[in-house]
Amino acid sequence: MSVIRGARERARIEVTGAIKEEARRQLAAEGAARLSLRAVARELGMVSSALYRYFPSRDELLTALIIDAYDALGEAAEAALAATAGDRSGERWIAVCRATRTWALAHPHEYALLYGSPVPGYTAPQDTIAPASRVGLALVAIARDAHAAGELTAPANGPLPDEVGTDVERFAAEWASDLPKPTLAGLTAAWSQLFGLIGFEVFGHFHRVVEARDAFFDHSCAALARQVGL
Amino acid sequence: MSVIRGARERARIEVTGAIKEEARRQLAAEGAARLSLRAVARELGMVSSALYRYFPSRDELLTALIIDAYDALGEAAEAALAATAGDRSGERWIAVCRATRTWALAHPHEYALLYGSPVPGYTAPQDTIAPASRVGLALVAIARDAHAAGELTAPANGPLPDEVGTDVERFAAEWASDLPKPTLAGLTAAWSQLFGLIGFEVFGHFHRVVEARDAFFDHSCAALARQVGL
DNA sequence: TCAAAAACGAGAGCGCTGCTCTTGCATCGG
DNA sequence: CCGATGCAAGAGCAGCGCTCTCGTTTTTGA
Repeated sequence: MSVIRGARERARIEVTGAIKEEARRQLAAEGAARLSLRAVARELGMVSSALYRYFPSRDELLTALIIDAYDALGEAAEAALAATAGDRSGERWIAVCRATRTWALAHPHEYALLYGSPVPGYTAPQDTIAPASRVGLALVAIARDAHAAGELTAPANGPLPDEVGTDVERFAAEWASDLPKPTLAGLTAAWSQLFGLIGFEVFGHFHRVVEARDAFFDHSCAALARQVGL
Repeated sequence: MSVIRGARERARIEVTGAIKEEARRQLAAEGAARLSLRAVARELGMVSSALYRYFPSRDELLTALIIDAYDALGEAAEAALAATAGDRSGERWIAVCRATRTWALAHPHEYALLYGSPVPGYTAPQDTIAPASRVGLALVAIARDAHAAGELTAPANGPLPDEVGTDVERFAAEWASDLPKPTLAGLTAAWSQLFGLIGFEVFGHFHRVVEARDAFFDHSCAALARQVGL
């Protein structure tokens, strides 16, 4: 499957990579809305119709970029997770949150592609759901390690509604059966709330509201960790 | 200033309204990316160039829609605030959060325009910042009332970093000088986190993760309220 | 009151977009 | 070696935002 059969296939891989690379350049520079197939082709010295041999449509090219971006972000989060193995779980939480935020601030247009408005005619294909889960699973991993070390305190929220318990059980069966249900519910909420914090900063909603962004983010993430029970 | 001088000015107001109305229809149906000046003009039975007499560019038309959307969302939040005057602050918090979420779910494309990826060449003009603050100020109002009633407990977070305190003081001087600084910091975080919860739901990130959306949202909002000290 | 000024709708047109189809050439497999 | 396949190029279609001009209508001010 992954054996390169000949010069043709090798060339195909190379061109596909060059297209993605140039597209990523334009995405980072101008944003998804200004990403143009014709401009990519122009920059690569080919004619626009030739590009359709490699990507059947602009949306498919965008999807490829989305997957790559999810992977890059997931990589950053998992690197922070691995780098803090053994640390206190509160520190690890902050580290993963910080890594996520740092990546988002460094790649705002890619971040917008992942967590901003969905592309109009676009529904997430199967290939994106695994890469999209990596940040969340890194957060879950922290909680699992903390739980194993007995550092996990139960969230002080009210009783968990039954329907939420059902959702959480399905998740637990697939990923983290050892975590208490209220913790998993808190994790899910904290996961989305983390991206609320980051999204507001990247998209400019903190303009003239929060200026000490680093300190505010750390302080708010600490609150999230406490909400989860870390 | 707001006196209608003659038939021409009256017609202008009418046409401007019709354009916004049709544009809002297309925005709600297809999303901002598919909103086309030419299609709006076509639907209104005029030629596309005529539309430029009313809006100097597509971005200006979008900006007008953004302001209207912020106002509609703010109205919904403030209505929930007013409807729960006198209730316990936790109830009021949930009510405002629910109203915000309900509006977002009912107007996903408008919501995406407000809190999704910013439009490429777009920087929020002065006219949008007041309407954009209405939901946040509704949340602040709940905390102020709770504080006045002595129902507010101090957030159990760590000590507030000095830089965050400075931000918060600026905010307090302008809007809510009576609230304790840690509460204001918590409010700001909860404000963004609320839109993290809502955004994940509207943009489909809870697909196959959270199915009991209503219950999960209420439960998570209760946690937010506790984080603020309500 | 009447002419100058301003506002307006229609139309043509520019350069751009995503995408399709056809044509001719290079490469690959039997 | 030859038919099948892969590929780049070009022309072309429909749509887009936006500009400019032109004739008409309304408003304005001396």
